[in-house]
Amino acid sequence: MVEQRIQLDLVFAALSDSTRRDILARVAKIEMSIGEIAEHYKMTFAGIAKHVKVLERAGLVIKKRRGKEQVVIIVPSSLSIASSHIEQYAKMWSERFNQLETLLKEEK
Amino acid sequence: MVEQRIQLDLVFAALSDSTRRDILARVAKIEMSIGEIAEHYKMTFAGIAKHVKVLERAGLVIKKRRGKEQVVIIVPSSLSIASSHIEQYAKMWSERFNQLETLLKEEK
DNA sequence: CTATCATTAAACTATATGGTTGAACAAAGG
DNA sequence: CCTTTGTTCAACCATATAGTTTAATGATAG
Repeated sequence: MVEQRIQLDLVFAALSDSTRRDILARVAKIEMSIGEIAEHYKMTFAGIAKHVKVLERAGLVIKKRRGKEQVVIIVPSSLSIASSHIEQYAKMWSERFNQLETLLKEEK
Repeated sequence: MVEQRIQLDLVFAALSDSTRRDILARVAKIEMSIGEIAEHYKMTFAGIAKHVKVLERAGLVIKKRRGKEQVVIIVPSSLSIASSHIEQYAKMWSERFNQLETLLKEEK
């Protein structure tokens, strides 16, 4: 329970950086080694490796050794937790939506 | 375009703290003043006010003055941006899902 | 075994964040 | 106007983060 809240912290924090979201989008399409990922950015290899580590700690990707390379692979489950969490807000706010509209009109 | 990416950074960063997610869940149900919100936490009033400001900067809530209180109200649109963004990953990974399953089995 | 390629780890700097306290500002009520 | 209540702002501290460079480890090819 508490663990899952921490996990969610890590997932959202990982997604809060556009470089990491970009990396995630890449490996969602094609699995890539860290070196291959790094080629697409101005940042140093070590910098990219750190970003990948953040994604890994959040459980968004895993690494699998293939020869001497380390291949980065996306993990669906953790992202779906984040997604469903956001949907919970969606439910709650939809109940309040009309109320909100009125208030925003008042503003003008 | 670039602005939206920055906005998304702010939205995910705002959601990466469990206190802020908790506040968001509260105001999604019932609009509350900052003081009312603060009553539910051990943190100081100013601490909560800062968290609310983070949510506000991300566009997740707005404040509306009601008498001498400042009422915090959730804003649907920004959250839906985040949600749809996550769904984009969902689409991409679903294409790769079978491929992934195989790899995870190999692991064992 | 050695040389090489891919990755990880460590040490460091700069900046951002979460939290505090205390002072200043704003609106309402006497 | 003065006081009270609710909020904001500024200064400060501790810790976390993003990035760098350099050294160390792992795996493969010869």
